[in-house]
Amino acid sequence: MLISDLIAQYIVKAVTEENGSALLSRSELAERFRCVPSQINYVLTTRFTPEHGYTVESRRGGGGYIRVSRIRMTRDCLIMHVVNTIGEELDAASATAILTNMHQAGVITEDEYRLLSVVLSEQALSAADRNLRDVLRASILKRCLIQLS
Amino acid sequence: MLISDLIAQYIVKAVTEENGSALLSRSELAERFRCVPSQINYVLTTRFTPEHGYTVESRRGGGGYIRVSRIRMTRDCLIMHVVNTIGEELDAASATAILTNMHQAGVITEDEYRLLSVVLSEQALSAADRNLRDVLRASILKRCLIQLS
DNA sequence: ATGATTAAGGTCAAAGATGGTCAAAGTCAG
DNA sequence: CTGACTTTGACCATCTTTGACCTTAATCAT
Repeated sequence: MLISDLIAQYIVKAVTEENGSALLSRSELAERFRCVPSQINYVLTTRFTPEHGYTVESRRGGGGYIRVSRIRMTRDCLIMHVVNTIGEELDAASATAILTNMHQAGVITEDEYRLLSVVLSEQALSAADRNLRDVLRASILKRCLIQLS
Repeated sequence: MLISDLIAQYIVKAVTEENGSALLSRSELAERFRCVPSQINYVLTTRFTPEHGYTVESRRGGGGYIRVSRIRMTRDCLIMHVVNTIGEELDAASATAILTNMHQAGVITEDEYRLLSVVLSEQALSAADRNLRDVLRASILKRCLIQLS
């Protein structure tokens, strides 16, 4: 298990236990996991993005803090939010994050999740060039989501 | 026995023992079989495709891994998966692999298997140019599968 | 008040750890 | 011999970990 995953796991647990929003200290986390403080930033920027369903706020200086919150919205609101978030291009990793998040939020069913995962996979779109794939992914997913809402 | 076959055999065994999904390390496999790492990729791309009934996910970087999973789905889901996997062209070997897999999975009957094998064979399509044959094979099989589901 | 000090958190690039790609060379059946 | 499949290796891409250096906020001494 990677240290980043352990840290992420800890944060998820904290957010869950704190009812959707945890107040954390970067230096304390770093000490607890015996890593450099910047690793906490790494974990936050790679695993707690809006695409993953989280927001992060922080303040520096004395009494500084990091607050990680889970985004929660109604189905249609989340769908439209996601649609608006998707730009003209969407890479495979982002698509996976979005689908996972929507599935966990109960916005799409298991079947919809699996089917869309396939449709948006690199393999399914491999007939197109890399750049075109991202464009296709964006338009396909947007259309599907609008259809769903 | 080819090295690639030994590796494939090892992976199949691992997937089976791990209940349908094995977590592997490319470098470790390469070391175990005393081959270059890229040979592992060769084995995966030639013997663990969706057509063969497997999916492969991987991640690079520290803590990277390769996960090989056997696809197990309901009839319709498997059919749609196959349909989505088929591109604009489909060569005879792939078609055979698909048909064999679907037959073994009980998705198509013995009769359907035999009939489709004939229809999609090089011979049956020999009236068309080589390239066109692959395109035909893809469109024919896709339409048949959609019909079936 | 205000400048210095202290206490957070942020950025970024380098180093490390894996896996991926592609084309050349080798092998083997027909 | 030829075409298809296999084996290799050089070079590439991506993810993680670490550390030097930067920014911001609160507090303290004068």
